[in-house]
Order: sequence, then C-alpha cells, then structure tokens
Amino acid sequence: MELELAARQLEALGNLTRLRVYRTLARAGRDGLPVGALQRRVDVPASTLSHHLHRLIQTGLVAQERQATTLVCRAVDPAMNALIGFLDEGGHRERSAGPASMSA
Amino acid sequence: MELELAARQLEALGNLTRLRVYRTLARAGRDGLPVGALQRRVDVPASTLSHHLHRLIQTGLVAQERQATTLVCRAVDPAMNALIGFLDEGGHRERSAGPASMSA
DNA sequence: CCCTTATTTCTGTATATCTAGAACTATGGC
DNA sequence: GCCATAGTTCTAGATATACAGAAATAAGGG
Repeated sequence: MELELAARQLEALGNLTRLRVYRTLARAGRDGLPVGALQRRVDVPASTLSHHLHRLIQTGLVAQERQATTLVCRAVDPAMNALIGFLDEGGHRERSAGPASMSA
Repeated sequence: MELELAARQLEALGNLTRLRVYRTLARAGRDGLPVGALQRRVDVPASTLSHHLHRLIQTGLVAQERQATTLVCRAVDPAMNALIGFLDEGGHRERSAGPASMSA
C-alpha cells in the first residue's frame, strides 16, 4: 500500500464523527445503511454527515450504492484490511505483548 | 480502547510527515533513533519535526528518553497493537479477502 | 563560565478542516 | 407535471493544522 493513501485513510478515520460513522457502517455489515439511518445513529446535521461521508468515500474506506431514492453506504472491508496490514508492517510486530488485543 | 483516543492516534498518523516519522521509528525497533538521526532520514526542519514528534508522543504512539544530550525516540508497540485491534473490531473482519495482507 | 551540539518552544502566516443553514438535485408516486 | 422524500452541494465563518525561521533551553566538555 502506498504511504500517501494510507495517510489519507488514517486522516479520514482520525476524526471523532467520521470514526463513529465508519464504525457504525462496519458493524452494519454487508447490508450497509442508508444515509438517513446513519444520520439518526450518529446524530449530526445532514450536510455535515454528507461532508464526512464524502471524505470516507474518497479514500476508499466507504462505498455508496443507490437503491431507488435512498443511498446505501457500506464499509469497504478490503480497504480496511489493507490499511491494517500496512500498519502491521507485514506482521513484524509482536502480537501478544499486551494483556488485551488477543483474538479468540 | 476508547473511541476518542483511537481518533487522536489515527489523526496523528494521518499526516504524511508524521506517518513517515512513525514508520521510520517502527523500523528502527527497540533501539529507537535520536531526533537528529530521524531528522536526517525524513528531511524536515528541526522545528517541524519536533512539532510532529510532540503530537505522536501526546497520543502515546511514540516515546522519548533522554540519553545525555540526545533524545532517543521509539515507537510504542503496545499502542499500535491496541489501535490495530480497535480497527479490527476484535477480529470480526474477514482476514483473507484480498490477495495481499497475509502474514507469513 | 563559555562553547558546542541537540532539541524545543516561540512566533507568525498560509492553508485546510469542521460545522451547519440554505439552496439545489435526484428519484419515484400520484 | 407536481409533490414528497432523500441527500448533496453551496456558502461562510470559526477553529485547527502545517510549516519553518528565530530565539530559547538542555547537557556535557574544556
């Protein structure tokens, strides 16, 4: 992964509202969520949400698909996987250093 | 991990210069690097580097330790592990979706 | 004590971000 | 065509960031 893309994605996630938006979508899974439903969950004005969504979409972390009148948003898992792989530097890091962070 | 800390760490990493700094330190490993050596590698003015280092330190991603006249910087692995764990949402994500990102 | 090396803090400026109301566009039903 | 619903784009102002030169601080040597 390119350093620049990673930086832009990290910056996109490095905002409390956008991080909440992204996590909400990630938890929603494959079905995604319409913008309206997302707005009710994160509770920000529509224009603000739209702005943040735009940034997440620009970095490839989120995708939108129109279904009739509603726009369904989804977290793009491969993008996050690549980003995590980038941060992990190909697994060079020690995984079991801390008491938490273990995957069952 | 708290959402707010994660957001601040992601924002800290979401800048090209800081990401380069962090990666340089991560690659340097346990021995770390003095600020001066870091400066030569990333090639930014000392004041700019100091500013960026300060932000990385504030979020807990980097630590400094004085050794006589030089300040040695190190990447804090547990912090990055926790952040990766946070992004991974406890391993709910599909790991083998992409062609890359597999750890040997 | 002064000097040198190492690094930070101060300062100012240009630029980008965040926020949100208002106006606009898109889609479908009647 | 017109209306309602769903979202976006426009606009603007407050705030934060990035950058880098200059001045200040820290530590050790002579």
